[in-house]
Amino acid sequence: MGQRLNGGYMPRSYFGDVRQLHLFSEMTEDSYEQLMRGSYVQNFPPQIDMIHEGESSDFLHVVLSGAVELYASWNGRETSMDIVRPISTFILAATIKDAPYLMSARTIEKSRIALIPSQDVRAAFDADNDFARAIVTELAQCYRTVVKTHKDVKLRTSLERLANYLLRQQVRAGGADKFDLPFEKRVLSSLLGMTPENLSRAFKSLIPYGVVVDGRAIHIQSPSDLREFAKPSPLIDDRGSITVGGTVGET
Amino acid sequence: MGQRLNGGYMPRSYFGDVRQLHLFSEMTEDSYEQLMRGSYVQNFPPQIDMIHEGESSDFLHVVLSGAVELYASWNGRETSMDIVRPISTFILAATIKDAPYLMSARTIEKSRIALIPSQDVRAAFDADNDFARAIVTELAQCYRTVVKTHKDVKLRTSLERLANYLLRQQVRAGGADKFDLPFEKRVLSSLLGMTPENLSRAFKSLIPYGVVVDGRAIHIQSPSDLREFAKPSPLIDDRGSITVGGTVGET
DNA sequence: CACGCGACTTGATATTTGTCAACCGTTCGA
DNA sequence: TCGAACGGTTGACAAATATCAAGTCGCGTG
Repeated sequence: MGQRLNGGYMPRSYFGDVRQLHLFSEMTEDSYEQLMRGSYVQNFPPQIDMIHEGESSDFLHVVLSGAVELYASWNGRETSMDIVRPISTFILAATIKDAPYLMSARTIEKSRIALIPSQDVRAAFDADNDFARAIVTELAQCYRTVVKTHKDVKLRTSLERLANYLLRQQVRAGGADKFDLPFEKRVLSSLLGMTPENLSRAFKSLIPYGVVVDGRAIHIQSPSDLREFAKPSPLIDDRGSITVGGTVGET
Repeated sequence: MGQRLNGGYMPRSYFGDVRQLHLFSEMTEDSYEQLMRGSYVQNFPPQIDMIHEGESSDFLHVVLSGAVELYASWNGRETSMDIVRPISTFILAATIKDAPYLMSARTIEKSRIALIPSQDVRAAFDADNDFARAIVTELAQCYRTVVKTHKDVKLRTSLERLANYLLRQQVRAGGADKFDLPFEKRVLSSLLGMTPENLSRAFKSLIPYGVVVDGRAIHIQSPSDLREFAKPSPLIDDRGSITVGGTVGET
């Protein structure tokens, strides 16, 4: 699935957004300059494989626009691990540890990605104390998100995971009772750890709780009924919602 | 399950082992002294609840001896998330972020635990650059371990998880073809995301691959057969093996 | 416009996993 | 020493989930 793509160097001005990330905002101007010197921005069409698990981590990636699917494979099977949306980094841990990627990454939409050489990140980590501290915050955040995801999978049935996912999306949509799924249902099914067929049936099972689905359009007719069934917990479902400029909310 | 326990202050000399952890070995003598000033060591009998998910993180915990089970609950269900063995910290991410615990912790054996006030850890994090960097390494390690665990659950059946678990334990046992399970089977079943009944049957299903079980004693008669079935992958199964003094091996 | 492709759905069926109840064997304490 | 408690096992059954095959629908292209 997906193919590789080369080329696409962009002017330096495109890095503007990167500086707004908490990870980089605390850096000295010096080390930020140093870090961006070897970096570049690439535009990717949808469905392009950018990195593959097992490879060594040459670049820290920053999603500037679009969306990237992190996925993993084993023995001919494949599962979606996370969807990364702007503005966020991915594979930070592999970069810092200079260890192989544990996940593969592909675009699921047309995306603009900043690529920062891993060795430069590690150099900045050694040289800039504030940058090192920012990385701690970022990693702790990532760690807690994975733990929550893992709890989700181990403690809930697929139907419960879907119900809680919809409630989380509703929060993201500002509490509106109507919103669109942010990607294809087959991606969602893999993210939730189920088959597309199972997801399709799960949506039907949520009709009694006031969930109406039309294509990607979701209508939560009775949030209270859905919440009563889903029993969302802040210790599983409060995922850091991202706004430009940093992370918002407890995580 | 388990009860709370108070008291049990110990003399300072008991902290010796803590200094050997990579997390603390790089600290300045000053900040280490500062950090240990408010810390103490407690002895816990088995099956004692030490922390509960949702509580605020008052202490960073270090397992000096024994074993601690990290587990999570939701809606009346419970699952084992990880077993922490000496010498390792747990709930570092919650401590750093000053956020609620995502997991509960109980001893599964008689254990000696060092308790370091979270606010002191955060103060040391602010004051000591090398300590901040050590935390990065530790968190990146933890993050990658959870990702591997998550891949294990999403990509494998329970039988495959058991087979690979046994192979990992064999490595821990120095490659010996006979070793003991490090804890009760019901804990193992929860850790692997299955019921005790299912685990019992899974062991039987591995007989054709040369796995002989007698109580906690495991005999891998034909490692090659088991490996052929389990198909272990470094990107899932290479978990950092801990030795006194630091982490060993790629993770 | 018709065609084909891809995403999604639906039905039938199989596999995996969980639940419930009964039972075995060991341990530990009255 | 007896027996209750507990961990583990087993069997019968139920629920959750996956698989396979055949659709439907919408959309973009030749």
